[in-house]
Amino acid sequence: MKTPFVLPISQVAQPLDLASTLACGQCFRWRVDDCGSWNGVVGRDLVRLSMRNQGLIIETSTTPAAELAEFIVAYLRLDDDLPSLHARLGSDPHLRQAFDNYPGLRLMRQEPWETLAGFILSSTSNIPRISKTVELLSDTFGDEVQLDDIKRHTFASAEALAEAGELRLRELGCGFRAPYLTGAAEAVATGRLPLNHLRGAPYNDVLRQLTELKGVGEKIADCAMLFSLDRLEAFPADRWVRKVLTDLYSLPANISYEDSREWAWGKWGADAGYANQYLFWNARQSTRPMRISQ
DNA sequence: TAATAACCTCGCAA
DNA sequence: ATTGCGAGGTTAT
Repeated sequence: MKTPFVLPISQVAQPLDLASTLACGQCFRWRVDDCGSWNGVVGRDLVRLSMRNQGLIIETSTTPAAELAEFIVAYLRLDDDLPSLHARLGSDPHLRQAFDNYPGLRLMRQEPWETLAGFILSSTSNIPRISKTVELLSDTFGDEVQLDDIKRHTFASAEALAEAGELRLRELGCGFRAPYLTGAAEAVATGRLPLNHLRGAPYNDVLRQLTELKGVGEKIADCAMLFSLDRLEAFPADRWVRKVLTDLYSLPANISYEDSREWAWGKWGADAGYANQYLFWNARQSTRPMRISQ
């Protein structure tokens, strides 16, 4: 018998909007059901999250929920002081609007390998397709986990993807990203890229190590750093963010990636990553309303 | 150093 | 239904 764990939000932190947080493009494996509960795979656990009566309900497949709660707090970055952040950056009218639209949107602290792999697959793609491929890789190479009537799979390990090889990953729809993914998998599996030891390392060191991988440029490296490696100053400037920079902040359209990063650091410093995600999601949503995936 | 084409497929719109 | 376009980038030229 699985026992849910209730985490009182008032004791942890501030606003939490699961829908904004889990569907704002920083992760690819969370799904919502008819009741507004979200299920995803975290490590070896199938986890279901829902908000009830000012508390976060945590249900798990394997680890007792009460034991996993501390990890979930870290995973959702509930230790980040969102009201302070909103106060620090809220004088900017564009960020103010994004804060008003998505007050409980939080950056996450995801698993580094899954995050890197997911964003390698994001190159010239779109969120529905990335999600589909990530799920297919998990179903193919991961282990089944079950919570009530929900069955999902753990994410494909670096070892499994390295062994699968480029051809197999092409068969599974990875396209030209297949060799990039196997290359990264091999680097992680052999320990040449010590992904799990990069949290807290200096930005430039991590950037250099990640971009040594084929298929990982500055943007993908920034995503991995921001969403999984605790580098909250990372500023992944994709086409949407760059459009925001030119349309709303009057930066030149042909500004270099490095210059946009320097500009963001000058304006927002260590908060650049949060500013990035709010601007990204606000811009993307205003163009195309959110479709909630099954 | 800066611009341009090529890369695999799939999702989505017409 | 079928077709055609473009997608959260990176690399090679």
